[in-house]
Amino acid sequence: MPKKTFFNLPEEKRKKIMDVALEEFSNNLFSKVSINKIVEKSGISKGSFYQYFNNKKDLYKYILDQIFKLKMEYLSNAIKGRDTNDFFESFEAMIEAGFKLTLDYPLYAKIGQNFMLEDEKLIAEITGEYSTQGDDFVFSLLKKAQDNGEIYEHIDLKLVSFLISKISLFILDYIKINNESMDYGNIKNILNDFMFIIKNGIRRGKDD
Amino acid sequence: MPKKTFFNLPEEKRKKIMDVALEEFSNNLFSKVSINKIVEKSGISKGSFYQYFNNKKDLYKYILDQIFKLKMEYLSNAIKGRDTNDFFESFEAMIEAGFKLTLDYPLYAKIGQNFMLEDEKLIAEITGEYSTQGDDFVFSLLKKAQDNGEIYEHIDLKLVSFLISKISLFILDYIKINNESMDYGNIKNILNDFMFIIKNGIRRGKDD
Amino acid sequence: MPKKTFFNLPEEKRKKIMDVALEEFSNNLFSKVSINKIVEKSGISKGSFYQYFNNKKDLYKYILDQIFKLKMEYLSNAIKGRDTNDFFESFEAMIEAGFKLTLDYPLYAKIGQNFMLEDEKLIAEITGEYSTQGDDFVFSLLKKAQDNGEIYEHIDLKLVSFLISKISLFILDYIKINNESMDYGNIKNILNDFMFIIKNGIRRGKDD
Amino acid sequence: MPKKTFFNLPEEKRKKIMDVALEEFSNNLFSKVSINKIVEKSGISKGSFYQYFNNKKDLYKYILDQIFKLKMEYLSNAIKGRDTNDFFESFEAMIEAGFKLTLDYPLYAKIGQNFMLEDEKLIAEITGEYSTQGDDFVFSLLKKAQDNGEIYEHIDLKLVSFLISKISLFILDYIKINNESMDYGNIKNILNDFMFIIKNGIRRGKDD
DNA sequence: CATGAATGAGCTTTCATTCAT
DNA sequence: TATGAATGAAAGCTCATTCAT
Repeated sequence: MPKKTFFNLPEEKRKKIMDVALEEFSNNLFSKVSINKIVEKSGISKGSFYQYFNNKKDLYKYILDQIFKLKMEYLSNAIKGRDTNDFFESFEAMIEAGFKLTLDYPLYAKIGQNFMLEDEKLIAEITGEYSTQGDDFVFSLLKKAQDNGEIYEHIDLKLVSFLISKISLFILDYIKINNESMDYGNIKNILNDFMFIIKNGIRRGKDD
Repeated sequence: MPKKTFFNLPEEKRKKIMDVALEEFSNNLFSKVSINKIVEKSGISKGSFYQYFNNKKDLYKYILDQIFKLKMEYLSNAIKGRDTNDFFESFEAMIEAGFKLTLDYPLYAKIGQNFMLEDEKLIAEITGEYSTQGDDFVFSLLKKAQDNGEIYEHIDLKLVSFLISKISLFILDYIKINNESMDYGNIKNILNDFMFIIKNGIRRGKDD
Repeated sequence: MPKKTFFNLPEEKRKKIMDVALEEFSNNLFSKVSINKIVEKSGISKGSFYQYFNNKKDLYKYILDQIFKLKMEYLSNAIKGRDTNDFFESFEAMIEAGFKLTLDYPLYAKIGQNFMLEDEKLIAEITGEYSTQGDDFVFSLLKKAQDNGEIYEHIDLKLVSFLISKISLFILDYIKINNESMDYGNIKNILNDFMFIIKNGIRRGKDD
Repeated sequence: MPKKTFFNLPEEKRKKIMDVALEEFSNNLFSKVSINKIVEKSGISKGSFYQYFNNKKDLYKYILDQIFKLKMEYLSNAIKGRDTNDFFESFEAMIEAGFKLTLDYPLYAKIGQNFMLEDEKLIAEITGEYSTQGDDFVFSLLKKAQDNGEIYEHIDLKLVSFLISKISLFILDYIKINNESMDYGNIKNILNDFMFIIKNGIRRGKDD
């Protein structure tokens, strides 16, 4: 976490630093992000940087933390006040919330993606500090649906849970590979197609 | 390609160098692979390295080339003598072949994965030297199946094709996240589950 | 151009670095000048050097720029307040000014000479950044004199212009080869002899 | 000098090596000539090179020696059977001989030019091994002419001697700078213009 | 709290030369 | 005589981090 000097900074200066940092971390993997560039672009001195943050990793963790928190906020808003009787419905709401985050804060999404490409060691070190409560939640919803007979019994829910948790990344990847646009309508379409396959793939028909 | 001096080397020495290089390239992205470390670990002098290879990229390309050739070999063995009437069946055979390669040469798989995370420029430069016939092939098989009425008409085949092309990565990711074992049986099971969902998800039933 | 960190340095340190650099560049062609040696001799760290200059060429260009500016200063002082009616007279003044520079800053002269021996590419790159008004000026003066009938009509002014432009180098070379002294008086003598030959060689007598 | 192994080589192989070496030394200053390239281009092994020559300098000196000997041959042919009564006439013959050498062996000329651009130390070391009899010869001819009253008494003959000795280089430089052609006719013209200036410049008229 | 000069280990690459075979 | 693998010092350059002010 940043030192307290960082939080004592005037809002504007803090924002400037974070904006630059976000840009750098969204364009480069951790090892390629240059502190030199960050201090230069944000107009602070090298010394100052190290008075705000312990080191590069400190800054990185702080950014990821911010992203994580914002994501939780979006997700909880999406679920709030919604009955979870239909799993897929509420799940789509979550995915949509995720994409809303992506569209609202594109750099966050990029950084999140990049994070998955880091050194395993680095990933392990950082993820170790977060619980994966999100996945558990999805899994429990699926379990309930399976118990109700809505999902084939032989389906491995861990796998579905995994697929679903990766869905945002898949879609982003898909869009990139096919050079499609990132607008909300298109994403919604792809998401629908995606969910159809999964739903149809795991849903137990009336006569099975 | 390496210089001929490299191929003149005694098998053992050549193997030592390649083993070390494979290890380094499986643990680091290109820019982080250190020639210094490679020469140190393999007990050759820095000068020698540059008598064997033109530069770091030369070594990298050589490794990727080896991997590519071996993969082609595995794939062609998998398809050989099999009729492609059932798309999913022959596709599963290909995926299995890929995993056999992964199990036989785990470092190769890792390096192949890492390759996808490199700088776009580097990827473009290197992939430019290979054709990408693979993806088109999968798509054409799916198209035929859809024309035959085996797949829902509204299904976006590009999406299915994308999912399938990523399946190996998905499975590896899944195994890693859940700390499961990499043995052949387990992979086969996950693959089966995966394919069931996709098949079932896109397959048009008799009564639709 | 050097970075601003360089100009923030205490005068003494900056001078030390420049002195060492001048020595190195006066003793070696660009490709043979060693940054290692420069940092070692001037007692700074390698890292520091690259905080002052972008790279070796940056330092080189800076030095040449200093030389160029000083030369312009000397030349403009020589011409200032002089009527240019007699070409040779004002020309000699310029040459003398050049030699004054050489005597005042011998290393500069050496570096200037060395510059002409660099890779054509390097020369082109660097000279591209300066205008070459000097040569044209000499030629136009000669042309005027020829039109006035002071110079044989058949004399190739390009050749004379060339000879004159090289005169400083010739004299330096001559002094070196004959192990003569570089003092002002001697140079003046050689220059006079030189100019006599050229003047007499191209000058049209009253009766021609 | 090369080792005797070099002279034991079959003519053809020796020629191949020398041809390659001449090409390299005509295109690069000494420090930039690469033994690696020479052995590669001439198809011999590195070890062999060092069985023929002691080191790079050994080869360089040998080449310069060859050039020097050939030049002497051309010059003595030019002077042979010519009465030296008119200094300028015989001198022009020598210059022409020099250019004949240049046209017959362009690489030799290039290497000779490059030699003048080397490190002073290197030049000193190598020239130290040759006498400069050529210059003395020119000087003595001039002296005789001056004693006969054909040349102004106050003219510094050392300077004229110097100018004349540099004349080939001047002309080559002039041709290069003005992008003129290297054919014999053009060279002759420039040489004539040059000599006119010098002759006219130093020659004592009847009425002086 | 701010500064920015200083650091030095690290990087990839080149090269003339040696030496065992 | 011929070979070519081995060498290692040296090159230019980058970078996160420290520390005195």
